[in-house]
Amino acid sequence: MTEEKSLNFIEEIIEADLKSGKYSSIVTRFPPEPNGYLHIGHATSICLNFGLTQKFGGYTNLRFDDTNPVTEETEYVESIKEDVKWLGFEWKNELYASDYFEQLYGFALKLIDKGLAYVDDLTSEEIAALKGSHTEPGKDSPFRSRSIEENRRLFEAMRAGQFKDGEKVLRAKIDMAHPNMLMRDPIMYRIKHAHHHRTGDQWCIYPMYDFAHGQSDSIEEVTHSICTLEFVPHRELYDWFIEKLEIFPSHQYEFARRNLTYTVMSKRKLLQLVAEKHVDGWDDPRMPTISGMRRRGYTPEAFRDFCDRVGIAKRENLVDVGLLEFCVREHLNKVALRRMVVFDPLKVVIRNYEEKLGEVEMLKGEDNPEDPESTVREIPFGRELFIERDDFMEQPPKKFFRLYPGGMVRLKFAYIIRCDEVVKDDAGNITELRCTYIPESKSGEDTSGINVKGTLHWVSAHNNVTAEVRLYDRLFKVEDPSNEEGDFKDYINTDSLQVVQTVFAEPALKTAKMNERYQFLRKGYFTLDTKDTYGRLVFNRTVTLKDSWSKEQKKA
RNA sequence: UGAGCUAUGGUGUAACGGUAGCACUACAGAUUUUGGUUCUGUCUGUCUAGGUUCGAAUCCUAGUAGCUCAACCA
Repeated sequence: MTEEKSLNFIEEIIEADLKSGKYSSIVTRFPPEPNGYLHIGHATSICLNFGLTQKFGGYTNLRFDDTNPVTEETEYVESIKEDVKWLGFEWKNELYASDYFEQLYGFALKLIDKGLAYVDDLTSEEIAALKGSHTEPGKDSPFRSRSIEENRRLFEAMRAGQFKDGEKVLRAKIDMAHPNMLMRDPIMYRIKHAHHHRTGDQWCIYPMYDFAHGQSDSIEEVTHSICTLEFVPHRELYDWFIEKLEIFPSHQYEFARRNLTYTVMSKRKLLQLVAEKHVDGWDDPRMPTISGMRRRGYTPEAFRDFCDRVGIAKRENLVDVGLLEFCVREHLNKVALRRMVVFDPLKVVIRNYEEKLGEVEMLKGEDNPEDPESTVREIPFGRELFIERDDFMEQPPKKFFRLYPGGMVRLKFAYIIRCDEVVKDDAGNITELRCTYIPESKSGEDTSGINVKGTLHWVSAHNNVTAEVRLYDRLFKVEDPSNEEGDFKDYINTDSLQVVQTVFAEPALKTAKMNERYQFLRKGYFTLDTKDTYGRLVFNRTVTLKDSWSKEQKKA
């Protein structure tokens, strides 16, 4: 028996529509405006729209809502396509609202002919003044009663470029006293003598969102048009245009956008972070953009799992970023290659270990203990090693499982060692540990009978490679920066990036690849940075490992 | 002080008039050559007040709280 997973409210609507025979299969679309980079909020929408047609049958289009030439660019189109593909989805058709400009123009003429649209000469300010308010009805424009013939002639003249920007607009003739402000004769077309990224200089009038989006859905015969909650009031207008135009009845459904703790999600705020150089660009690994998180090492599988677990609904929400981190750890744990890297080296000399001239003992370490068919790599051992400085304490607290004077630990994949002597410089800093190893304790063939509590990662002091490592923390110091007093930027975490210039890694990392994920043992998950790093090895930390020891310490 | 939307543990989401469940987090324990993983267990919830009903998270009424709406943006 398979467990029936309960459906979310949109899936329930679709299931009912399919069952009743309203539709035999469904069509959805992901409709970004190409004026910025996609972030994790968009990822939710992508997973939803594409996930729905995967689940119920049908297809999903990628449609760029490019009706405002002054903010939109081809560069964004490319990055959006890359991000959607990277998330693992395939669109049926790549479409543009600008493909429909001629049809949309025809729709406008149709409404004019029906006496449902008029050309208005008022300025932007005058229109706003006559619009009324939440508590007061609006007033009719003096141009509202122009004849159909005049409206037609004027609108054609608008298209022909006979007017300057802002001189005239086309408005729907609905009701200036409507309780829904969007129904108070909304603007359908405005004049913009601007170059469009696809249609060039072909047009100087451009449709507004409300006169483009629903109609585009309808042209594509989108059955379920899914958007976020702030568009709820637009639905009434969406339906009005479709009804008056007598075109395919697409339906709009709204869900609550996703918010994440310790970050911001609005395009405006993200743009500010980039423009004011609080981060290094849209793809800075601290950004909640898909490109940023990709660079940080997040995987498409983790994103999709996250969207699945969060689900969708209509109430306000603030999802704990810890859930995202859980998802990426869960995936990375299964696929990441284990490697040993020492960040802050402390030298260990094994006094009873004899090195033979020209010979290095190679130890075997499995690449991934989660994989029963794990491959194995070789790790050079030696008389002189590095361990992590904080894996040693002269005066260990209770429950400290690591190395201390007289104590024993296992070196992962290698031998058990005992610390005999601590060497210090004149200033009292520890410079070296002198140890002995237990030859019979070799990993995999241990006959020593000794049990130790701690296992440390290490690298050979002579056979290693160096690398740079970038450690990221949350971008903001508070859970919901947008909801705090004052400017959200006051809450930026200035310690969100820590660069460790030189770390010591086992030689296997010399051939690290872009598409591979690594777990640096006891340190976290890392991936190679995708930027040109001039021949250096630079790793980004995707996420730390869960750390119950530091938690234990905080309690003490 | 108009209209619309929403209200279930710390977080997110189920329960479709009939035992408030799942996941994350937190906590406790077991296993462990990663203080990771895995496994087991525990804590915490129906916004308020009325009503309908044998029975209400669910239906009704009235409150309360939060969000959205007056761009020639999308």
